[in-house]
Amino acid sequence: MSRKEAILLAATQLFAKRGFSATPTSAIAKEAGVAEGLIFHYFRTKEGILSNLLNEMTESYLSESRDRMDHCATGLDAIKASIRFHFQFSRDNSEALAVLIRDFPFSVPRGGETLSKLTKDGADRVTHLWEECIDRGKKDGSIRGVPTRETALLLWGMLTGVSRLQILGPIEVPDLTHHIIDFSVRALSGFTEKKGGKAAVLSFSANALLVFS
Amino acid sequence: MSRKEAILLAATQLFAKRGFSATPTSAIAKEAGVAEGLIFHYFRTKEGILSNLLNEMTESYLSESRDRMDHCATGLDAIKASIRFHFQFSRDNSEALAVLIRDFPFSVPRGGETLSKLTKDGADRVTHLWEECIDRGKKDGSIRGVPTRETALLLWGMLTGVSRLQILGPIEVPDLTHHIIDFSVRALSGFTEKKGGKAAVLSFSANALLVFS
Amino acid sequence: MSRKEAILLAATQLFAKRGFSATPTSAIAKEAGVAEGLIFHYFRTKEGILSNLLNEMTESYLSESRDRMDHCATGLDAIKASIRFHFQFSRDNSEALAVLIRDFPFSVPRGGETLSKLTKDGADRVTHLWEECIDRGKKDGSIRGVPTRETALLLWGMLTGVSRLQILGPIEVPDLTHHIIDFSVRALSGFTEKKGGKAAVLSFSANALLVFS
Amino acid sequence: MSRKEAILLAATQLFAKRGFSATPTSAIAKEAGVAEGLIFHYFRTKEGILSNLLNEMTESYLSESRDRMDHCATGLDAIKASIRFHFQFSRDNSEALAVLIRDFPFSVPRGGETLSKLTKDGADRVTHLWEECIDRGKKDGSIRGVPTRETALLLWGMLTGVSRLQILGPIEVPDLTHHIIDFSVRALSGFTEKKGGKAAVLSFSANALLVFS
DNA sequence: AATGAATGAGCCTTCATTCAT
DNA sequence: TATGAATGAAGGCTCATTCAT
Repeated sequence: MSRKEAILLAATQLFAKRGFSATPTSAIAKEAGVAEGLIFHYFRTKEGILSNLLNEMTESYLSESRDRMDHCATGLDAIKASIRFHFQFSRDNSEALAVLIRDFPFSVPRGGETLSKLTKDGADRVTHLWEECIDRGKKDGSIRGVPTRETALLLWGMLTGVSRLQILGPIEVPDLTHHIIDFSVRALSGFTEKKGGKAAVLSFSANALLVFS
Repeated sequence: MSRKEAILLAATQLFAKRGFSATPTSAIAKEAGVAEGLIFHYFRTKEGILSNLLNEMTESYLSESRDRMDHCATGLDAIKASIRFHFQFSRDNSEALAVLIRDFPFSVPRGGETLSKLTKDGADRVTHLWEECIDRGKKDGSIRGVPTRETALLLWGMLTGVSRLQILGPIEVPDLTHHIIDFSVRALSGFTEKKGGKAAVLSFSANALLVFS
Repeated sequence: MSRKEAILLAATQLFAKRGFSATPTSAIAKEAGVAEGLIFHYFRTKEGILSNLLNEMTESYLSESRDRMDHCATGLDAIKASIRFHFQFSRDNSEALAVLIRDFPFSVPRGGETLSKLTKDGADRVTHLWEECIDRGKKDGSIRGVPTRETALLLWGMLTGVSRLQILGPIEVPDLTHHIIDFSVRALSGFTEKKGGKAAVLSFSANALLVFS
Repeated sequence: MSRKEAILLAATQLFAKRGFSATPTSAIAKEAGVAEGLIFHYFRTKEGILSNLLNEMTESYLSESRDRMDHCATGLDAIKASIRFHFQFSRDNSEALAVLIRDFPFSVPRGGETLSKLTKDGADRVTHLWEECIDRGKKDGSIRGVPTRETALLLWGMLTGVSRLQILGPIEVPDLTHHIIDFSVRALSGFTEKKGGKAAVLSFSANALLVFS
């Protein structure tokens, strides 16, 4: 592992545990086993480390996420796969995601130009991904006629909100992957959904009752 | 307005704008028009201000929220009212909520005993509120058989996640109140739902179609 | 007990325990059960409390000390009585003396005019007292021909040094009263000492020999 | 002179003149001609400087003192040498000793663990040294049958008390070295002392008489 | 590439003292 | 006499960043 990588690794762990602004560069240097000056040789500022981390994470999150979506038959399936992936990523890279969720969008003081642009770009690309899924689902009939952008924002907010609870919150939060999938599928699934699943059946019978009452 | 209130007000605005740790007490004093020392006369530490703010907000959020819930006929209605209230509160007190969302649970370095207890208590009470609604809805038939705690956490995560996006996020987020209500109602509503409402009607027709197709 | 006395009492205890400069006036006020402002009503400054305390203590120490000395038959007896009194005073008023020893002569930052004059006067009067004893002893033959001022300073240094060790030092120091008396008597006693005691006998015979040699 | 040494030197001078707690780190930095931050780079706290100073002084005092003692023929000579050394050290390092005497054992607020351990250790080692001399003198007959520990404490108290008077006191105190040596020798010397000196002669003859009486 | 000494601005907090009531 | 809100200067310490080696 190169010294640069050692620094990034140490920074990830410490940012995740204490947060960006509560982590001194001296702590990063010590944890990485390098001199403090080297940090500023590789990354120009402390924010530079964060930029670098966020960049990597965003790329990896987005590309993997897109990968899963591309292998799905319908838009709704893509949504389901994305949710599943999100929480798997959250488990596999919980430290990295903690950084993302803790300090990604906002907590940076005087958000340097670079960093806030990075933030905005990341947000745009993620919501874009969800919008694609939804539009695709609406076309292929797997998703009902929900407003695209609003729903995308809702989903993204839900996932980050729940992950934030899990990773940083003060209470015990179990794995909610399946519940969130069920919840979302019930909320989104369109008319031609053929997959069945308990949810669809239940809805059906519910309304049948209404008809006859 | 007493000087103490002036300090709290100034702190709210500045914490909301810059975040807790990026706001020097000197800035609070200047904004409030008092000597810096007075801050420590009233609140013993900088964290003391935050504790005080969070306490007030949590109490007001919880009591008002419970108030709305108590005037609802069914559990599902209570959920809807709570969601509606959440976003109204978010609009009315956007600065206060920004503090809550930005720094409430987490970003405080070495969260003093008081503060982390406060955080945990707040979290417990909020989730409890949601659990009550859900259980009530399951009893009165307005909510389907979802797991109580998991769903409560999901809802709370969703609301805070979306609010965080709106208040602190780098992208424009419109008012999602109605979409989130629709979304949640579709995901939660039980069989005997009589209230109608657009969502219910839509569901109805959807299934009617299935029957005849 | 008047409020003024309550303040003095509280100050004595706290100064003794923590030292003058480490004791905030707020602590004194709280301990005394009065408002902080009252301290400055009675004594003009924090140093004023100390002045007052030191004044009282010095007066009481000096007048009592002189009292004992006046009832002694010889100068050496007066020395012995003074030493005995010093350690009795030290036991009876250990807190007061702790203040005296800790902060009396020196530790006052920017020693206000009043305070340093007080200090100097106290020192002059104490050494004067010892000098009187010694001169008296030299006249009545109970004390050998030691240099007056030097011996007075030596004795005073010894007493304060040992008390300092006892009261403030990090190690256990037993009561040294009798050892110090013995030590000093051996060092000081003159030829005509009649009181007996091993030391006196030895000295006496010593001179007999001299006469014959 | 390295910057670290410059800091220590400046601190010694200022602590000696004004005392530890009345000396701001900013003053030390200015006096040493370095940035204030550098102080905390080398010593972690302000107390760290003091620890460092006290450590050095204690070591040098103890080792030199022991050195002198080891070259003495008798226990009493060792005592005399130690006293002589104490006041020579006091003259040569009057500033350093001022720090030691002013703030060594006590005046440090909330004496950090390190510091109070240092204090206790120093005290233990010094008294030990004196005890050794006395025991040695009692064995070789140069010191009479005085209680070891009590006498050691007495001597130590006397030396520090007198030095304190000289260095910090409000009155002029001449060099008392020889008087203290005389004083102590008279108080301590044993019967078989052959070295001559007035005191020794007197004691000697004293015993001769006793034999015959 | 790598080190770590050195900087200096800024922060939270303490505290003696004043003053209106 | 008595209160305690209010002040503001000062202090110890942190930390991102620079720079000579």
